[in-house]
Amino acid sequence: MAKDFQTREENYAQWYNDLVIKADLAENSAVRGCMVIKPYGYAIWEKMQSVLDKMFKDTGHVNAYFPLFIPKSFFSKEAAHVEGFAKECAVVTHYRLKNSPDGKGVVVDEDAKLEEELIIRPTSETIIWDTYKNWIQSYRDLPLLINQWANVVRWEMRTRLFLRTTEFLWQEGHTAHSTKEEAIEETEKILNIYTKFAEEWMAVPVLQGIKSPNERFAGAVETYCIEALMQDGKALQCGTSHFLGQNFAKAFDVKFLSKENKLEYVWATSWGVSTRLMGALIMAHSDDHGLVLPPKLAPIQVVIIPIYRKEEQLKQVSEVAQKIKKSLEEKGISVKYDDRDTYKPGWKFSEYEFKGVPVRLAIGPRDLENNTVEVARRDTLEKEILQIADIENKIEHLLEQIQKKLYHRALSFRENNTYAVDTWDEFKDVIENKGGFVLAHWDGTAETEEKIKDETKATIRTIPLDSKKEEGKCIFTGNPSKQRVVFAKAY
RNA sequence: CGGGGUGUAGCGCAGCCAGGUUAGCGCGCGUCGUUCGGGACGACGAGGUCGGGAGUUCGAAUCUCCCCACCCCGACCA
Repeated sequence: MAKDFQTREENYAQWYNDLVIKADLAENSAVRGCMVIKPYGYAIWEKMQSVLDKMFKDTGHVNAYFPLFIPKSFFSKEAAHVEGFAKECAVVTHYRLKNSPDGKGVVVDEDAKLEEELIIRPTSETIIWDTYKNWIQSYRDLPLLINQWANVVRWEMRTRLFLRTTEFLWQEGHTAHSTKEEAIEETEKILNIYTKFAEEWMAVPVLQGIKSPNERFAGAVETYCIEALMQDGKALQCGTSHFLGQNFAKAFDVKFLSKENKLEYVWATSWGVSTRLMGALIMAHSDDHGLVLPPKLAPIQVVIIPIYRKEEQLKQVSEVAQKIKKSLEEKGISVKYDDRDTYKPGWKFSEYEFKGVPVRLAIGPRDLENNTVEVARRDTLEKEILQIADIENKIEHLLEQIQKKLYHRALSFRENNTYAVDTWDEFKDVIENKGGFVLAHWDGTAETEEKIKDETKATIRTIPLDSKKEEGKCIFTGNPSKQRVVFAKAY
């Protein structure tokens, strides 16, 4: 194996790219920075979507859809927001093409210039708050709990499949509340949903915390985040939930009459996770043999491969395989029976291995004689022969085990790669030579964070919510600090 | 936008410096046969505006000039 894979050790970045391509998740498109998400990759995203969508709906949110285009003037209404996004906006300036005068193709028709340019949304706060203005008059209209599934465009200079693409898919929630407390509660509620999803479905342990001012969302009062550690020791931001205060309400003049008959600005939140989660999923669990998927998000949880020589044998094997498939499906397990005769068993073993299918069953003539089946699990690459009787319960249990195993493996990796350091030399050494999360004291100033970044490339990934208060001295300036924050190099 | 590099079959590459018949190799693809419990093997076969344009030359993938595209490194970022 691994004959056409770079290993993680050899070249982590290359390993990741090879994996995405070889596992048939996505590929680069003809458009620079934009990817084609292939059916197998999209199936994983669809699973993520359906789980998250249910979680949002269970907590009272509803879906809606807002336009792809945003008038340029909307953008300039919230100062910090424009500032943050201006440098990466795609702009529509014309609405028509015409035949080129030289007869070669088409050119932009200069006569079809838009009065006001349209921005392709990098995020939808502005168009949404401009709309909410008309929807909200009274405290009776609140809270407004809306989510949208959409594509957005951010003109990044360097892109990587799933981790950073010019266009990406995501969900963005935008809520409006009558009190500050309720909005903060919403922000935290969503953070907990994201955490639960990451840990219980993706099997990726995450740190919950808030962002330093430098890393805060443009236009937010506070940005909460979940942060995961990848196998190369770099951090990946997996989701953000923003408390927007009254910034957008003021910018778009969204007021409501309270019970006390007073006119007040609305309190807001916004929150999102994107196809970047695919990157986290891939990098958290996969190995040098290919993708490893947690059963709860695997499009195919169990694959059955027949071993046979003659047609007659295939017929007998198929009968047993179909029976097993059916009994597994009755348990809600997704099963693929791959009886294509255009590929050999060995080839199929490899294919499903690098596609990360959690469990593989092989059934051949020997099994027919003994009423057995060969069971191979992807996470540990272990194989065993099991009796067919009661196979559906055994497999169901095995899938649960794999899900847990992946989470705990990722968790212990994170624990083994988290370091508390108290001196600047130690800090530089760990960041440079080991990677991982580094817990260190920081004096709380943006200047210090900036200087640390310039010298080491490490940034504050998060200020953990659950960390103990602890007096200490900033590793860089020696100024007093009240708690440790999490530093790392990040994606 | 700076610095480096690459464009030759679906993919990965050789050929270019020292110009010369029908432009090669590996993988993949097609047909047939033998195979089938960890990426099978053999035989035959299909597949090319050599990134584009102009020039030098009897002759250009190869030399010259211009253009284009893409990749890597840096500044920006979910």
